[in-house]
Amino acid sequence: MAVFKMDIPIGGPLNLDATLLCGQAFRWRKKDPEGACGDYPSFQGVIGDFALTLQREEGDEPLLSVTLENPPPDTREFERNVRQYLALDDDLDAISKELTRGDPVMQRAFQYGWGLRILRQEPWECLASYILSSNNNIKNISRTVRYLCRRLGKPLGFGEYSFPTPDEILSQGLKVLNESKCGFRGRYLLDAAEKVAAGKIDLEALGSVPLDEAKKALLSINGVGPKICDCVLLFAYHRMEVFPVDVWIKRAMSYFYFGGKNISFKEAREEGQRRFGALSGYAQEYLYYYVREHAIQWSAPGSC
DNA sequence: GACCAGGTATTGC
DNA sequence: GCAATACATGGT
Repeated sequence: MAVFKMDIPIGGPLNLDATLLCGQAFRWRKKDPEGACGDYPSFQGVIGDFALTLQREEGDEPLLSVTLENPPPDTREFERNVRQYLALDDDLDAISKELTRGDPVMQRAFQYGWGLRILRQEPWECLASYILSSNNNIKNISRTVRYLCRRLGKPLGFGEYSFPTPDEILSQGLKVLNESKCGFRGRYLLDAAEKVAAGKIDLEALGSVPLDEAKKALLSINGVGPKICDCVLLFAYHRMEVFPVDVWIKRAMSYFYFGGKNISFKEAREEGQRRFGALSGYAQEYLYYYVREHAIQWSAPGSC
């Protein structure tokens, strides 16, 4: 099959594996099994209205090789969108320097996950996906998201489908949601779709309002609490000052920064924001990636 | 069969 | 405020 291919200069560290599969987004898949021809692995997913594959390119200059089924109408704009989605404008060297200063835990986390970037995901998809994440696991979340896209979205090529809009979800009500096996979260997703479709929440506007106001709007959705709220603010709106705390981050904060003392979610969040300030988001995600990929004896207090 | 998974709503103090 | 509990579903 003929595909359209283009290269995008990266101009900084980029770890596609960590970035796309660390659990901040739920629709990326590694296409080739490891080690095929010694190439970098390629990842298939969706950015905006385009299904595409991403792959690091061998060579002197760091390049990202992108393929689509058809050329985009505006190549320049498409490239801009990809760079924006992958947050290639984030200065990881500066961020790392700031966060690792005098912090051996961050030093290890950044060494391990180096090149991980926090994406700028489409807000509705991010909100809906994280509503599905509560008391769930990444595999289940991904399966439900894939089902909903296939069932309600529009085909985008490469066998991928657009994420269903609030209206597309409302058109089928709870029926399809139940068939998606999302369990009790179906009615939460419905509430979110209703509020967005009715204009009670303007997801577009949340990108440029004060943080408190954005939080208030997101928290008004049934099924959205402090953790999901922070995840959406971080993974869709790139609000770096938030520090989403899930069970893993709570364990990690307790273990690394409280000598193993049992702490609350609130304490973990406050300590994270106190330590990491305006870069809390990156600290959180590198910490998450690090502890998820390491078998740590949580019961015994320790360093790293 | 109990327990867990990128939590939240509800209830009772 | 904070602790306890139910919640659908799939996997160990």
